[in-house]
Formats: sequence, C-alpha cells, structure tokens
Amino acid sequence: MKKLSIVDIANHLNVSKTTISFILNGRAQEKRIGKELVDRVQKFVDEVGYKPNSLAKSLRTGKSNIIGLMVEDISNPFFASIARLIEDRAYKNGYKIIYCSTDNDTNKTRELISMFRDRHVDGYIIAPPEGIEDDISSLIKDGMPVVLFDRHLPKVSTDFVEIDNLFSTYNATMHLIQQGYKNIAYITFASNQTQMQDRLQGYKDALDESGLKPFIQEIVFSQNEELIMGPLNTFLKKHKNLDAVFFGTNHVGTCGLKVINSLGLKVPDDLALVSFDDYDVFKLFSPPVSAIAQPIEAIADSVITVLLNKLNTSSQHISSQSIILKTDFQIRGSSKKADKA
Amino acid sequence: MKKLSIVDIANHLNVSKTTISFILNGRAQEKRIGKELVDRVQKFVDEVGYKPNSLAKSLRTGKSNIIGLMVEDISNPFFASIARLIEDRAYKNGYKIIYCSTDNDTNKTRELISMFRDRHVDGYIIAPPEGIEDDISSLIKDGMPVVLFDRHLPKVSTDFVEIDNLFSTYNATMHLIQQGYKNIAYITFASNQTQMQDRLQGYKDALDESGLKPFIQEIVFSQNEELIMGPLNTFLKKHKNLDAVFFGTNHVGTCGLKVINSLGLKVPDDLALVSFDDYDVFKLFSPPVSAIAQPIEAIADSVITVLLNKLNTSSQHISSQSIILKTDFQIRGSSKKADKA
DNA sequence: ATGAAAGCGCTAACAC
DNA sequence: GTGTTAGCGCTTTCAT
Repeated sequence: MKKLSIVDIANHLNVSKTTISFILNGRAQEKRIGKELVDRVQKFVDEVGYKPNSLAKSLRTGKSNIIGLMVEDISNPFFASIARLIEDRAYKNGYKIIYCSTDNDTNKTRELISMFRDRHVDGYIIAPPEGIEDDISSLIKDGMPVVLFDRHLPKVSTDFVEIDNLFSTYNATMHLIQQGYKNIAYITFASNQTQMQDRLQGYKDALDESGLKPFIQEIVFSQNEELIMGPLNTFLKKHKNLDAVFFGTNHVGTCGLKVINSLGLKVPDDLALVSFDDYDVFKLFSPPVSAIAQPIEAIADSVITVLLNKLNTSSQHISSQSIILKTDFQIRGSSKKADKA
Repeated sequence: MKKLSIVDIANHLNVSKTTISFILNGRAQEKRIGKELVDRVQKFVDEVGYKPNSLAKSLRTGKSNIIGLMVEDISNPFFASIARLIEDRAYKNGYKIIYCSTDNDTNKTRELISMFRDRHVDGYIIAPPEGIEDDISSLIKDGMPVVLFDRHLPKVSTDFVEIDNLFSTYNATMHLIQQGYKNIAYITFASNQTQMQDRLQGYKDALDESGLKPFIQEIVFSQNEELIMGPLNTFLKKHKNLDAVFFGTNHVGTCGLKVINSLGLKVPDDLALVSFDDYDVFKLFSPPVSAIAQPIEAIADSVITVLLNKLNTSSQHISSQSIILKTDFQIRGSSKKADKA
C-alpha cells in the first residue's frame, strides 16, 4: 500500500488539491468552503489515515517544527533531566527535538549549529561553550529564535535562563564558614563559562569577607573519570590541612566522593562536603551530601516557554529577557560540624 | 545575505545545476566531468560556504539521514548513557538523532512512531513497550530498518540487542544464596517486557534450585518516586524476616536505597542488597552495592552497528540477528555476609 | 467558493 | 561531458 499524497486524495474526491490543503490547514472557514465538503474530506482523510508529508511542507513553508537542543553532555543527569522535561513540553506543542552533546567543544558545536541550520530547525536551545559567540550572534542576526541556558555569553545579547550561581555558592560557602570550617577548598572544572566563573566568585567572596584563605583547584574537563580523579587525588593528598571541600559541579562532586572513599576519609569529621547540583548520589551517600539543588523543572519550563514565545510571535523584535532562577540549598550531614566544636 | 541555492551557484558559474549536483555528490568521475570544472566548482562552493538544502534533498531522495531513537526515559542514566554513545557514532556516520521517551506508554509510543515515519527517519532504534508489536511489524513490513534493544518482542522478528538477563539474575541470586542468605526478596516493576520477565525468571530459578521460598514484589511503574517508595516501604516493613533484597532495575534500586535509609536498616547485616544496573549511586553507597553492570558501550555499539549495516546494505533481506551480551556482576560490600556466620 | 499553476531546492532520467 | 526537464508533496497567489 503506497503512501498517498494530497493529490491522490484530491483525485479520489474530485476536488482540487488546493481545497484539500485549505481544509486540512483549518482555513476552510476563511475560504468559505462548504461545510458539507469539509466533512466529506475530513472523513476520507481520517479513513485512509492520510498524513501530509512534513518534509514537503517544510520545504515549502520553511518551518520544520523541530527544535535543536544542544547540551554539554546528555548523559549528565542534570542535562538529561532538563532534556526530558523540555522534550515533553515541546512534543505537547507540536515540536520535535533534535539534540546533541557539545562536550563543550567549540568546533563540534559550530559544526552542530551548522547541521541544525541546514536542517532548518525552527529554534535553538543551547548550553553554549566558550568561543561560540560569533556563531550564536549570526544565528540571531538571521532571525533565528535562540535561548541559552545554564550559562550565557556576555558578549551576545540573547534570551537566556540561568540560576543565581554567585549567590548559591556564596551562600553555601557561608554555611560552611558558620559551621566553623576554616580551610575550605573549591574544586571545579577549568572554564571561563559564566556559570563556572560566577560560582567561583561566590566562593571567593565568602572567603574574602570572612578573611579566610582560598584553596582553588581547577581540573581540566574530561569524559574520562580517571583524568578527573587523578588530579583530585593529588590535590587532597597535598592539602592535608583542609577541613572542607566545595565541589563546583555534580560531576566533580561524584568523582570527589569516589576519591574521598578511596582515601578512606571520614565525612564530615576529616572533611566536610558541599556540592553544586543535587542528585541521588548525594542524597544516598553516608552521610548525605549537602548540595545546591537547581530548580530543574523551572529551568526547563522557562526555557521552553521563552522559546515557544519567540516561535509564535511573528514580531522580530521583542526585547530579549534574562531569567535568573533561585536555587535551593539542601543542608545535610556532610557539612555539619561534629558537636564537640 | 540570502542563502544561495544550487541554481544560484550554477548561474554564477555558467554551468548546469545538474553538473553541480553531480560534482557535489562525488559523481564527477563517473560522469566524466572535467577535472578543471570540478575544481572550479569546488572552489566556489567552499568560498561562499554553500550547503545543499537537506530538506529538498530528503524530499527528493526519500532519505533524511535521521535516526529515530526511542527509549523508556532519557533521564534514566542507563538510557542517557546509551543515547550518548549512539549519538556519537551516529553523528560520525552522518546521521542525526531524533529521540524521545516512551514512558513505556504504548499509545505515546504509537504516536511517536507515526511522527517518526512522517518525518521520514531512515531507521529506528527502539526500546519497545508492550503492545507495540503491530506497529513495529508494519514498520518492518514497509522495509524500515529497525533495531530493538534492552528487550525484544517475542512475536516480532527483528534485529535486537540485549543482555543475558536470565543468567545475570540467576547468577547474582546464586551469589546471595552462597553467602548464606535464605529469605531473598525480588523487587521489580510490574511488566511483561522480556527483559523484566527474564530477570524475574533467573531469580526464581535460583531459588527453586536451592529449595528456597521466593518473595516477589511488583511495583507499578511511575515517574513519581513517591509512588515507588510507598509500596516498597510497606513491603519491607511487612516482611521483617527478609535477609536480602534483589532490585530488578536501577530505578527500583535507587528508590530502594532511599527507603532502606529512611527505615534505618543496616546493610548488609539487616539486609543484604543486590541490584540490576550499575552506576554511581551504587558504587558510592555505604557499603557499596553489589550490582549487575550492563556493558553500555557494547550495547550502544552493537545497536548502531547493526542499524548502520541495515541502512547501508540495499538488500532488503538479510536475516535478522539477535545479539545477546554478557553482563558483569560486581560483588561489593552490600552482599557479603558478616564474618560470624 | 474552487481550481490552475508556480515554485520551495534538489536529483536523475534522458537527451544532446 | 553537459544541459533540459520532470518531478518529490506541499502551500499560496491569482484567476474564475
């Protein structure tokens, strides 16, 4: 059974394909097409299960109903959860998602953007790596709806959705300080991305304000856990005087826990812990790890809402918006000073 | 700057667009097009950064270079990791991925398949829910390349990639028995999917063989963790005599750990633990949880290899293959009997 | 109120 | 070797 086209059904019904097209696109009223005809067409279409070829439609209209989603790494639970939520909302609104992981690699990202353009995606949701400013700018210049999230590009004016990174780490660091910890390290990935810089700054500000000395360890991002745990191990062994460690991301945090376990360190007695991003690993660790929970649902919701908005308003120039969401600091056993101060 | 089409560049070079098309598609040799012309075209194309419109190409050729990937839930670390790996391989071979989560919902899946068809995806990778047999069959009947994974549909003859579920649970259950545990429960999601049934059977076989009594608890699948933890809690409270629990999936396992923590049970003294699927949560729990590690890379690799194969061989009727991979049972502290038997 | 026809950008049979 | 041309299936202007 060959798939039928609009022509087939037009022929079968002895009507012009134009009319069919109008009816199928809900413009029957507007075109004053006879109600009786409309029903007849509708009925037949349902009967044979005709579906317009969306490729042809896209070619003609220039709209693909596809949204491109570019995250750092889809296997990271943070991004996976957001992707899931965005996916749901997108499908409900008639959009499909094409996604991919950038690995924070500028060239790969550039290539992917080009692929997306080529595919005529209608909109872009991107957690951008550094160095991609020009590509994003040109996307925007060409009128493509773009929403950044998790971080933004200071030199590009776009809509973006973020959390209050600086306050989050400041606040959590302050908590450690209030608990009486003095030698607090901050371990993060080496990155100039805004969210990473803001987080680092929040930590620094808190220490500064309290007259404490910062210990910062930046690790080169890698897919290979060994390459993260190695430097972490070295760092922790070298700084025996530390009494608390702040992990800048969930990935660093997880690797950190593994290293701490392998070193046989006691939490929080030997070392207190706080990590960015909250997820099961932290909740189930013994003791559970204090963590900064990002409002995943709110982020996904904001992102897709903003994008759908841009997609639906024909007007090119709505002023772009920045949405900054609050995080939720979950204080748990890993950062509570033992009673005998 | 308007995006240019093949016609523009043909005009600009005073050549027919056919010639351009041939050159761009690497058929210059075959068509004996002058090397000099080829170079000239190539140079100009590079210069202006011309990219063929893939929509038009797809419309014409019927190929979209898109693979549809349907998993149960992209935010589940197992599926997220596999998706990531498949994505990489697919991109390297010139394919993009459109993915979505089925939630094990037959109707949703049916709709998604229809969307994929409509989008003319070139191939399908599916972790199928129950009840979707007919849709898959018709896909195959129409000559679409389909690879199932994680589970299969007994009534449909397709290529699929799976692990040896039955042996995996049998083996791990035997381990518990050898450690001296007598009252071993198996907690899983209620499901008739092959992998779930096989896992359950492996457990039953082991108990049978050892003359032990099974305790089986099936939980209704849900996105909402509360709805999983509730029944779990009830079950554990009701069966105080249990000395070991086997979790049938990573999700059940994670929820199980939360419940065990909230109940204040000691692992493995109060309760020994084994779970299907290995991931960070299990590795970092105290004590670390014995787990059946699926060979993620091998699964992803097999899936995409099989699919690419089907995509590239024009022949319709290669006999379909089933690939069954081995798992790796990681024995850890959660299932070792305390020394004083 | 309905239909004819142009055209979105590309490929490939078929001429020349 | 290179160009002409007919679609792929759809939307939309314009004429009737």
